[in-house]
Amino acid sequence: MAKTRRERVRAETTIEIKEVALQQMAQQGAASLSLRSIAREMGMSAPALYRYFPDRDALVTALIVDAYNSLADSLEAANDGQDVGNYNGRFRAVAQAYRNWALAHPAEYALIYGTPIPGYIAPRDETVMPAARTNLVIGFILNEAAQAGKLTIPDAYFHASPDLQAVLDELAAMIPEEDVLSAGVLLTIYIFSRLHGLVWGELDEHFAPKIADSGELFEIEISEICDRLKL
Amino acid sequence: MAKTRRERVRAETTIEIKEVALQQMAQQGAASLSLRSIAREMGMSAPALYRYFPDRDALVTALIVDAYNSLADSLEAANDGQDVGNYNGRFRAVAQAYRNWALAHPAEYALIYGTPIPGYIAPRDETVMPAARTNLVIGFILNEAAQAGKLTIPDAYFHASPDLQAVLDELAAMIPEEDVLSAGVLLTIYIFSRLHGLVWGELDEHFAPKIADSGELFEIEISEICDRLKL
DNA sequence: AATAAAAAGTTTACACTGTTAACTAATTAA
DNA sequence: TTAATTAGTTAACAGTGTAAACTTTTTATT
Repeated sequence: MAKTRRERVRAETTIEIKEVALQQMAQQGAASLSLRSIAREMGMSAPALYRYFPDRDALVTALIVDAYNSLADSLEAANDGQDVGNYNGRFRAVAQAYRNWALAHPAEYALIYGTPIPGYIAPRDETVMPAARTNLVIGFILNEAAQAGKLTIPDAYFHASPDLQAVLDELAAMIPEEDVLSAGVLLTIYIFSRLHGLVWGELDEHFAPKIADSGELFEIEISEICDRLKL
Repeated sequence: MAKTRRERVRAETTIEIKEVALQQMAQQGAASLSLRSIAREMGMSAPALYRYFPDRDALVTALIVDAYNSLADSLEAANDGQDVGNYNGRFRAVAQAYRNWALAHPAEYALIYGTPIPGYIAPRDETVMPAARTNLVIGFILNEAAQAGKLTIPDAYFHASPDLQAVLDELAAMIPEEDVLSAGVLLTIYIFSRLHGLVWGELDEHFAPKIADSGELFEIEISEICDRLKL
């Protein structure tokens, strides 16, 4: 049975709230998110928003989930645009897509990886799933390349203690799609953290001015990663 | 001539404001910084704080400058605790000190590298200097090791375009203490960004639960960095 | 020592925030 | 057509940063 008219209009309003929120965040920074301001722009009273989100944090969580999915979509699209066997191409494309998405959606990126909303703490059980999607894109590439002998995992990543090894194995076991090496899990964590450090530094302007503008800073490090992994 | 009584008490009050601010941030998160709350705890009215800081942002900037200096002090102390010629030991010690400081001062770390204060944007001219101190500690180690032939800069870092090369040379020229390789500047940026990505991921809990708790995750990546650099 | 000047601190007020309670208007279901 | 559900309203509370006007305390000068 089709959705009732009421359900439809409710879903539309929910989407509009999020759209206005994103738009305002894009204009005035992620921190400027304000229920009253959203309501004002939508021509309704602020408390009315509480029919759609129990409180501000719930709206933030919804925005974060959307952002994660949007990022994951971008990464997956970049991955799918390359030949499956071209691991180097897939990795480079996904890495670039990661940076591009962050530059195109700085407010959402800050929402995901920063802490721009005072007092907000992300409820892990809601955000883990969509967050994992992004990690998996890179994880699969690296793991598949490793399995195909087209990537060399650095020696240090095989020297985890039994304790850490157990945690890694547990994580690897959670992925049914492939046979995942626990050293590959470690590698994925490190690579992702590395990409994140670069992009965050660029967005938050840790680096000297102009140095990251061109994207060459990012590209060189990607090349170094590929060199190191013989990818 | 000695400072007048008034100047002394003023300096003390200024320090107390910052101390209370840090203490509250440590307890309730960096975002909870509130002038009124600080004033309340100090037993004075909120507008009185404006005699010491022109506005909230100025207080935040002062806290950031202090935090940068505190971090730099820790890194320098770690560096000085090692033999000058022991580049590997110096690098490892400084890297560990970096992580330790971040774990011991999470609110200040978030203040420096995150964006926890709504609407606040750091005035570069005030923060660049103390921020540079931290970068220089690692930069010197890497550069000295490279000059001594005890470190191999990855090939990719020598392939910057003329434009980027110019920016790097400019940066290198700003450091009169040593003969700085432009590829070394690049290396320093990358290494720092990498450390930051790791620590931020640990603090902000990007990784799976428990995975970073022991510090082994960090140590393994430090080892891999040393391996890669033949350090 | 008395007085003028400067600094520090106070209260009051404004505009903003998220959120709750009580109430009304609109839509859907019986 | 009536009853129930949902969506939206206004009013209010507690909190925020900050400006203006005023008072108290400390220092400097006559």
